[in-house]
Amino acid sequence: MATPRLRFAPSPTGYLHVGGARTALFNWLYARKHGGVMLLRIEDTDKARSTDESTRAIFEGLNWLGLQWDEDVVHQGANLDRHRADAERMLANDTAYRCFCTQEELAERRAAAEANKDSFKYDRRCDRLSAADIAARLADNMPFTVRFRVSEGHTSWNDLVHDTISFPNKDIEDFIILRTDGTPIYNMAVVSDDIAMGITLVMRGDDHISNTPKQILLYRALGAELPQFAHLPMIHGLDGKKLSKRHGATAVGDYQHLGILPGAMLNFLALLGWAPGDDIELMTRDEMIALFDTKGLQKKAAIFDTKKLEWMNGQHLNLLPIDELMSRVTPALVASGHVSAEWLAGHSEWYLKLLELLKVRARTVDDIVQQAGPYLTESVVYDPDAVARQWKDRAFTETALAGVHEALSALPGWNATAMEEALRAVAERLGLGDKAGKIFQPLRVALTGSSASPGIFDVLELLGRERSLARLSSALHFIANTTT
RNA sequence: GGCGGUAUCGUCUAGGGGACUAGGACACGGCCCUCUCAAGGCUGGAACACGGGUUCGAAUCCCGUUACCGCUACCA
Repeated sequence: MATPRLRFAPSPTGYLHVGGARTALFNWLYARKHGGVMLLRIEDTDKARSTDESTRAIFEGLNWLGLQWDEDVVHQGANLDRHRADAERMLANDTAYRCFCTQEELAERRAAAEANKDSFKYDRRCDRLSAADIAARLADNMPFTVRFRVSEGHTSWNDLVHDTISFPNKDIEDFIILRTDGTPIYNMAVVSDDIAMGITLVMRGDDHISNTPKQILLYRALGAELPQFAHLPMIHGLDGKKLSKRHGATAVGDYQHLGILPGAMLNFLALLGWAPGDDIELMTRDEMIALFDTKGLQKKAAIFDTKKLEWMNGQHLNLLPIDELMSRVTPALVASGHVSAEWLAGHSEWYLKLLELLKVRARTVDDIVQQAGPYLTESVVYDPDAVARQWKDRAFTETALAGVHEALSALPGWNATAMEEALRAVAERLGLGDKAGKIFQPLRVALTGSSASPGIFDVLELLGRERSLARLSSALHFIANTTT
């Protein structure tokens, strides 16, 4: 079998959408799995809506996801001459004809048909024009479009996800392939490009199912070999409608900025419309390639539920090799303004420990950044809820924290075992028995400002002797000077 | 309206005639672990759209109905 050639062909009219990203992913997985190539084609023939900014966003999104395309990017707009030449070849081999009907006439007839509750279909009147008539109109410089002449019969293909799909040709009108200005219509441009690029498998959203019979007809008229087709289901929002802006974050860039890992995004997207079987859910990129099979492709549209994405991101956060995680977290940490990359590099052992402790209770990179705050700043900000709950009994809190301060200052070293022994002794002394948690919680607030954190001794170690004791003093001071 | 596509827990899905008392995951509830929060383990509730066939036997095959989605442009 020849090398499979696939393409991802977005139009640059917005950001890279999660649906587009998933289409790109499946194309990429198939290509990587079967030793093929995935090309990128920017469909920028709609000048009014296409922007360079969108093109850049598509590149960025794909790069972030690690979906590298092969060969040079194809810009559809650069191939206009070939599109036109292909259409003219069809005119020459009599599979297409000139249509002199104006847009206004067409609109009128369409409106009339609709008023009669009839479905409108071009009546082929220009296909019945005599040669002399055509010559005369051409001599008059009358503008014309080029229409494809749809033959009798039916058009069907064996779709990789839907099996056989068939359309009666009588339901397909003689569609326009070239506008009055000589530019190609979508289906014309796509087929011309797919042939030129040697595409062997067209894998795209199932909103293109109805375009497929038209495209197949064009391949035949051009004498080209048909590619295989695979139509992927759509992605919908929670309300079951096609995913769009009003559903919230739909651009892959949005998720990047929310602290989602590209590996998690890919994994989540892959599971929307594909299942490897055996109840496998968590996969790395390489595992997805190894497991990918069009047999597992789903026919049904999937609903984009970010809850599972977040869970999955938490899983990937823990699966990711720590140095890779570090390279994702460091820029975010620096952006938070609490530290410099240099400082972190100079304290790599400490930084590593911090990450190990935080990653297990974070779901996103942003969670890590937020939780890292207390360890990177000089002073701590008390969470009002935590203060209200954990420092409720002020007298007790004061004696407890003072006792902790005393016990910890007396310690010769600063290690977890010794500290735990000392603090449990304090609890014992205060008559708390084995309920040392009663002093750990107030202590946690004093050290981190929050009632949730890694294990208290890990926090103490991370903060170090000096900062820990200073925070205890500050807490004592805060309590003494606050009236409730 | 016409044409096409789709239909399993709230969501993502396994399932391709008997292994189904329909499995897993997210979310939700409970329990365990525990200094908090997570993570983890155990556990509970929760689905074959409906109606006809075919068959000894149907979530699985066929037909119809319904619902949803897409296309129906000199947009892509």
